[in-house]
Amino acid sequence: MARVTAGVKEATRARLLAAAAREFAQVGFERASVDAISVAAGCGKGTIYNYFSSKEELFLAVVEQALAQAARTSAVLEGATARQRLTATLAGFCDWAGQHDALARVLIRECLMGTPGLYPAVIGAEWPLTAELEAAIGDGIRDGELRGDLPTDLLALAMAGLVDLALVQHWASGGTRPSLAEIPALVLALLLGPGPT
Amino acid sequence: MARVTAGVKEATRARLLAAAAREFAQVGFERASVDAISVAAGCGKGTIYNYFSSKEELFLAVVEQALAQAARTSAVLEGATARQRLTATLAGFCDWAGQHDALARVLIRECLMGTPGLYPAVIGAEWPLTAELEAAIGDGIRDGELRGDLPTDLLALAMAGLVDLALVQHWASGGTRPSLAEIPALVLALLLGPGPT
Amino acid sequence: MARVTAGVKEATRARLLAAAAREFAQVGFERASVDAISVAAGCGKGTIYNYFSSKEELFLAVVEQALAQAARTSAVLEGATARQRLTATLAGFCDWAGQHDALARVLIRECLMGTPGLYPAVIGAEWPLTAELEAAIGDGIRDGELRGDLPTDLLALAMAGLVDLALVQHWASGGTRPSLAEIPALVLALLLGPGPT
Amino acid sequence: MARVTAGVKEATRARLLAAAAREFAQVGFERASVDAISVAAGCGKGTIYNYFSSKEELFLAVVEQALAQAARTSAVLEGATARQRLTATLAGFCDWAGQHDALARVLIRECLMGTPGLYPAVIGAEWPLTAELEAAIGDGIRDGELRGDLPTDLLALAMAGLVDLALVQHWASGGTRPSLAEIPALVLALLLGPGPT
DNA sequence: TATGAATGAGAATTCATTCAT
DNA sequence: CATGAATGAATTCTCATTCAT
Repeated sequence: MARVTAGVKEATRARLLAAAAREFAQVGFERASVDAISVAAGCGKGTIYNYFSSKEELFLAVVEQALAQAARTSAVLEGATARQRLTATLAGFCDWAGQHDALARVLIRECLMGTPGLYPAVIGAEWPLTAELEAAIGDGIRDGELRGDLPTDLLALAMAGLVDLALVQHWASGGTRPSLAEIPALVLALLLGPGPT
Repeated sequence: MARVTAGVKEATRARLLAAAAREFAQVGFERASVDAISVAAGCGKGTIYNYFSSKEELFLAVVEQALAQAARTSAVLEGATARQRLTATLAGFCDWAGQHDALARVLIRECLMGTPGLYPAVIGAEWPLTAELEAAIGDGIRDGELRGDLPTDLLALAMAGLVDLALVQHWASGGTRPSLAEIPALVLALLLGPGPT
Repeated sequence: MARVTAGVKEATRARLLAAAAREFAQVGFERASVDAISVAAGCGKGTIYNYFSSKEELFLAVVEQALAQAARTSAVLEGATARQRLTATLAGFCDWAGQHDALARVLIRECLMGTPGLYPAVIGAEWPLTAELEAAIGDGIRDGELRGDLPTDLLALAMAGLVDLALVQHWASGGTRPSLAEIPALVLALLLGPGPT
Repeated sequence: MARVTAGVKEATRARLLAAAAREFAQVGFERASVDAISVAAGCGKGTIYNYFSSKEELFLAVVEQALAQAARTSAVLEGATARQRLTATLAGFCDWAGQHDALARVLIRECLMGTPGLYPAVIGAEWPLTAELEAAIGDGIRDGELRGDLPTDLLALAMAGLVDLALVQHWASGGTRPSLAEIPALVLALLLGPGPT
């Protein structure tokens, strides 16, 4: 067993994170069972504790990975309007949420909404989505394209929050109301008024 | 202790609901201990089961009471603009949230955000805030006072959702950013544009 | 409430015994609920403790009553053969068992078979059936009608025991195999050989 | 304590079964405490649930083991009369009952007599004693050695039942009336008439 | 390093009994 | 006398964590 190839360890860690994300997403942090995660990951229960010192730390690692993944999704659009860039950013996030259903649910349900004990430990992590939105909004305001009556960060926060709420609705409705594709336009319409047809 | 003088049972029930609201608010539904609630309510563990047949039913009763309380706070304004009525409704809700911190947190954290197992049972309960908002918005749109580019129910939902998010921020920031008093104007500015000064 | 007519108390006691017999018979002593018995008897839970100092004493009272009832059923047959008298006695007992299903089950399942804690307290009570059987058997042996190779009391005990086993089978089979009416002949055939056709 | 050396698990299981048999025998299924069993077995409470998924399943396992043990005790007699074979079978069972007092009591008290909830689950298990008796009786009838006026299975059932009743008497009388050694002859005399001297 | 059996604190819930009214 | 709300010990079962192998 000893001298495990570095890659093997990384693979095991990845399997554990994926299995944990699924479990946490499905039943929440409290109800998630370490045992079930180890089975889903195809390893022994004790192995988990070779990689993560507790269930909570495992959860935090899942969150961290999710945040990193989510941040990597946005494409940069040169020469686009601020609204187009916002649409793209939100669409990217929604896409990611659709493709990584489990991770996204974990993120939104347990972190943003705040499991009491976990909230402080998690909220400190930067929320990359917000930063990106803020940048685009700032540009849009400077160019006079977007409403300038509100602080940039506030608008960005509201935008991110509404996307999260829309995703919760999306999941709660079984994926239909609203659909993932509708969300960006919906949120922007709410906060920035009817967009250019 | 039979043949209890009418109101004694009601008082015990109230003590239980209050203690349960505190406990649920502090640690969430899952982590809340029936035992701790009974201690906080100053009664035996079994007494809880004379009033509620399970932990879940106790939680649902807390939610129901909270919803009823929250709905009772709004004042009716005759001859006011839709925006004024919305402001009053949101302010009433924020007031209530401020005065019943614990209950409000329970409501928002566990219901809106959705503890997986509880969500379906809870979301069915009418959310009186939304209904009230919807009425005012409908009137405002009909009168041409408010933007008519979005469905009434969607706007109401977004409004309620943003208030909840703002409250989460309020609590997370220790009560300062934003303050309770700022929330109604903030939310309305976000969704309806800058208000009349 | 005070100065309750003697008859009323007796009626309450009877209702309690009947309800208790049903409950004990259906679910056994351990699983029987004092609460359910009081409901079935149409009185408050506390009332039971005005009549019986504990669940166990209530059970013992049920048993005592059952024994008394069972003993009262036999008809005396003058000028009959021993076998006819035995048949009549067993049939009387089976009849009683059929008519007082609940009591009979309690008696046989919990007493004869012996709930450990209760057995000693109960077995002391005379089992009237055995005495009656013994008398008839004694006469039959003396007259040379019945087999004389075994002690009277042993034969009586075996007879009573086989009836009990047959009743257990009867109940376990849903009342069909064997039917109540078949039991006396069955038991006598087993112990005394084929009877006169 | 992973990767336990083969037999260690079996040993633990055996200790649990033995402790459970003792506890069940002493106080019956209902009153038996899982906690007490774990203490008696010298292991933690949770360990039981690594081996048996519930108290009921543990009980069923005890019963199964007891049945297996009881069945293993009979010696096969070549060239013996049916009555000799029956005597041997019954003696073997009584021997086993004497040597495994606790198990035997459990079996007879809780299974044959029927704890309401458990009866259906248990009675389905084959009762090896009956099968063996039936075979010997069938041979005896065919050879004209035994009475042919009754169905084989009925006779076997009565035989097993009388042995059980005799054992109950044996235990209730403190082991003296009847003694274990007397039981086989007693039961056979009752059902088959006086044996060959 | 991987394992999974062992652990035991802690969970929700039940229920016979008491006693103030 | 009758009542039924209150009680809290006891129950079965769960599960994150440990550690011998």
